[in-house]
Amino acid sequence: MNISAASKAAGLPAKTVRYYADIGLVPAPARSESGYRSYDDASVRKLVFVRRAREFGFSISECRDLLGLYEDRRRSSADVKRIATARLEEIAKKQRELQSLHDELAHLVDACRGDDRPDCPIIDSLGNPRRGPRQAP
Amino acid sequence: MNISAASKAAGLPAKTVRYYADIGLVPAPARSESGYRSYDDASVRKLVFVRRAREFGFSISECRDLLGLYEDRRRSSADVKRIATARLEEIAKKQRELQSLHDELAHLVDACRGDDRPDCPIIDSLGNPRRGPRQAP
DNA sequence: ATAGTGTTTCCAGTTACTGGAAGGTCAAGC
DNA sequence: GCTTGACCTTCCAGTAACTGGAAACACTAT
Repeated sequence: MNISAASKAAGLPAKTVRYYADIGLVPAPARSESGYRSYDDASVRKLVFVRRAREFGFSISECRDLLGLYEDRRRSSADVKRIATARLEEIAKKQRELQSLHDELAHLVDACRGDDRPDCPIIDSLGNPRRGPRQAP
Repeated sequence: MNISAASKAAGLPAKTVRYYADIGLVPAPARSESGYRSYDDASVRKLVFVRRAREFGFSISECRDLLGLYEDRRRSSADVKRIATARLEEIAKKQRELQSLHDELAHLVDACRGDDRPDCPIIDSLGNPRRGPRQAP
């Protein structure tokens, strides 16, 4: 399997597939006589694993760990759960941040007439800390 | 006002204050005889404006636009509202993505016993697309 | 033989900073 | 007058995770 077939099968751009081997996230594939990379099903499975972990928002470094656990048939599920739980907490935190951002900005957008006149609570709020987001305590 | 005073007043690291002038986001400040940057209240207000817009998640490029509108006393509030509304929609979209991510990962974490044994639905799901996030249709 | 597509390597750019080195400036204290 | 320490300058490099593009080689079909 050449790189474009593998990349299609894995759902990743060929550039990214090369990149993942360059940084050592996945093993460097075998080469044909002419130097073409050649992939088998096991490599593709690993690439899929990485793609899906990335879609879940795991960093490359976390993917490295997860891939290690994926490969290790003797690892405990607790190891995996610990990483996933940490990620879950990050997601929840990001959600809270986005929520307050959304509320504040929605409030400003609501308050803005959006007409031809220059008066604009959004601009005012950005320029005037006393009424903007993330107030100092 | 030297850079550290200005950066404290603006709530930004001095490095970032220099950076914003380097990329032309804010005008380059005047210099003292010895070459020190020297800031006045108007520059600080602009820096605060940028900091707050960045906290709202506006990109540097959007900050450029917003700063232009901030400076233009004849701009219509509609111009501002349009940019802010677009940003609001981005936030809402990101929220939806995070929500589905959170739900899927939480489900997996729930299903994982987190004990010494190797069976782990999280790893299984990453390795097996049929049960993971973002299913193909 | 040649056209077209696939593949290779390598370099550069993206976003928005941040860290650090090497060196110049300033105010205080002795 | 000199030293110390804080502050300032520029410039280079690095971060995360790719992505774009150039130049050159390989493969396939006609």
